[in-house]
Amino acid sequence: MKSPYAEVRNEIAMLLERALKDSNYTCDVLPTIDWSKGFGDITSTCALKIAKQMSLSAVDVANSIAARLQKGNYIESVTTENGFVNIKLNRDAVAELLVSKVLEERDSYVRSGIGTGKRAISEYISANPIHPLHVGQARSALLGDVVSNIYEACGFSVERENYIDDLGRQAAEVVWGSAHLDVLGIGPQVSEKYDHYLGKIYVAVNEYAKSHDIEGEINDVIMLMEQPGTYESKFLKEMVEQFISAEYATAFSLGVYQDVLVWESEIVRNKLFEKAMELLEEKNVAKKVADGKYAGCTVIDFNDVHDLPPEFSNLKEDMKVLVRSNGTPNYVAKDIAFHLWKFGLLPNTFRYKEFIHAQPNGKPLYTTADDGTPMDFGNADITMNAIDARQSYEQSLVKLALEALGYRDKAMGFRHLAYGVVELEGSVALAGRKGTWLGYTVDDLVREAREKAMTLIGTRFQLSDEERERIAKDVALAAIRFEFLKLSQEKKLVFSWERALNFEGASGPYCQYMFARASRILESAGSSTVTRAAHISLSSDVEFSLVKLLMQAQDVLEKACTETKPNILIDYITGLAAEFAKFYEQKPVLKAESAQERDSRLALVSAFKQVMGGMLKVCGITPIERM
RNA sequence: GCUCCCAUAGUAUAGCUUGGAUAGAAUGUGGGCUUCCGGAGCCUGAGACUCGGGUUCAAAUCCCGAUGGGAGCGCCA
Repeated sequence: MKSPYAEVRNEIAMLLERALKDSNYTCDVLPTIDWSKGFGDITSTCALKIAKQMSLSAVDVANSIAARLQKGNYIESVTTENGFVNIKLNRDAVAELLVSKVLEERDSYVRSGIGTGKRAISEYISANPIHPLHVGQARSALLGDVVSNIYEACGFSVERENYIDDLGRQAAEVVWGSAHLDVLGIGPQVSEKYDHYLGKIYVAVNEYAKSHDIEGEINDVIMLMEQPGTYESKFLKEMVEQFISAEYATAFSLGVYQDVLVWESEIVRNKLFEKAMELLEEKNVAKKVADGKYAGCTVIDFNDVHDLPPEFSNLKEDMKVLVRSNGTPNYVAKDIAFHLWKFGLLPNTFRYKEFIHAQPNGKPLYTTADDGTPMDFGNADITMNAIDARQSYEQSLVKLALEALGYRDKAMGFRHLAYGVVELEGSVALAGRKGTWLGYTVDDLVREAREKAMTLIGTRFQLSDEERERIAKDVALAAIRFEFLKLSQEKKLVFSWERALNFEGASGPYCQYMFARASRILESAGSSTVTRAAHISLSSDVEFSLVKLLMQAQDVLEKACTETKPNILIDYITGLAAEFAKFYEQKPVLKAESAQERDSRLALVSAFKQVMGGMLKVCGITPIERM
């Protein structure tokens, strides 16, 4: 399961260590080894480190090492330059190593075992059930989805969760609005999607509230919808269920699938919050305040927490309320309870049933439900929340609670995948209330992308309408996913139609295109896969550059996993596609001069197809044979 | 007031954790490639590390200090 690059690197490290030993030098060589930009293939800076440590001349040390370095399986020659030890690889040997590994491991080549035996829960989307998903929420959906894919490819067992906030004030506003459609001037739902219809109501209620005082009425609705058996609670449940169905139609169009919906109302029904508070008070993390500003509330007092992280020092308040003086928990309290459950620190008393029998990926989507049956969810080693960076404070409070309770490991496994806000051009925030999302929903985005893809496919091939549409769907999605994921997640994303619908240059369709080209070359060669290449012979730099990239697939995947950064994969497939483009432009495969060159190149094309296909799938992009 | 995030070609970005040689793609722009496995492509030119100190043989990267932009610090969710 070791990548070819790791194998070559380890061998070089071993040989270097042996050479150092002969000269009585010591140095941790592995970190000094890296690809070289222009001096040979691989370089080591160990001589520079040793020279510094022992106050010697780096040039002398490097020369001494180079002179003693044995060749092993993969080294062709060694030179030195200003204290750098530069190694030229034996290209044919390295290429053979790569090709044999890829062809042997096939689909498991783009995999890793670093997470084997560990359980991770990822939470993403978690949108209020009040308006359709917009391009800002798409960032959570795609980030969460791809990080989950990456974890899965690295051997973790991953549970994908969507938190349904059905008891919030926003939901109440829509419930109120639904009962006052005439006042708002809204007709019954006709042909539009249900989430869009609710969104219209939500915006109208907020507009109406500017000139009318409906505060009291909304509060009444909140109260009523939390009481079982009321009209409001029944209406709410039906409304949210319908909303979720509409929301998932959208999620599926983004290629996003999940495993379980956790309803806030079920968290309340299962008294998770009460159990969490018991635990917090028992361990003296939370306490009830008798007097002062927070009289009657249960709070976390930051003064009581040992090793308080800096973000909690010098706040305006030195306490954080968990339970209001009227006895009701706030958002943070519920989130702490939810995460204690995720980590298996509270009993899994939820019952579950199928919400969607089969998502497009073939798997069911479950939901918490009082009339369901117990199932094995939760109990994670790692939790990952793809949530907006603006919620960093609340997220760090959850982590703080875990730490204060003494669950150090769990606190370490708590990860907030904070992403920067998505804005519209002109610094316009995507505000649910104000309806700035109108025209910027995921449904709009997907529709536009598909139309553009359809136009581009045109009449290029003899395709049935059905095939054409399927390809347009896949290409459109590739463009969208690529553009949302290529930006480092902590940065603010300014949404632009031009960028979101980019099909050229560094783009999803570009990567798909290179995959398609490779497929056609193999197809023309008579078989779609090359099973074995006895001896690889490479004549050029472009070929070896491609080999070097292909060697690193697993290392790249692992890096993307440990850093939870999908843009690392996007960068990689972009470079890989470009390198492959150069390769096939410069080196004829089918019309290669010799049979051996032809076979070697075919093997390389096959390896590329395997790696690119695997990487695209992890990114949630469909590799397509022709486009 | 305090905390966090961001700053790299015209635009939009990768690299920063772990310092290393010529800062890498894209887009736009100048020039070129279409009898050749698919031009959603390829080749080629010009173009960037916010500023000031410091550490180092070596700084986009580490440290200190400015500056500019964003977010957060609620008995809201």
